[in-house]
Amino acid sequence: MSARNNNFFEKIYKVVGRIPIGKVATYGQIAALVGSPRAARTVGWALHVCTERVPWHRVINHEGRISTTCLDHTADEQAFLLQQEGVKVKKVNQQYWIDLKKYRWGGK
DNA sequence: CGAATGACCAAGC
DNA sequence: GGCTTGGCCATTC
Repeated sequence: MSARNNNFFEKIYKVVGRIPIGKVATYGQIAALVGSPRAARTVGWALHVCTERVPWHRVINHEGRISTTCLDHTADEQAFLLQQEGVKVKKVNQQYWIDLKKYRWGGK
């Protein structure tokens, strides 16, 4: 639990929380916003601890694909949540894809 | 403290 | 144009 109290994770959660509804962001983007553009993996780790108060479902990889390995949530759930927010998610080959060109968060 | 791990990314083949 | 390799950063053992 010590990890979640660190400033890094807090910043990550803060940035993730700033993602507007109907938009998505990539891990690398979040990493850049917290000050470490190469720490995308760390961002993934931060979200892996699965905090309920963070809209982790708006964060996807740079391909626009859902790679969620959350313990209590599945990609199905994430896709459903995104579609509820107006993000179109298309399922291909049992994988969920999002149009980054349309829904990628500008970071503002 | 050194080595391994991970919801990643970019470059190379 | 899809698969493989390496690098990056922070956490964990």
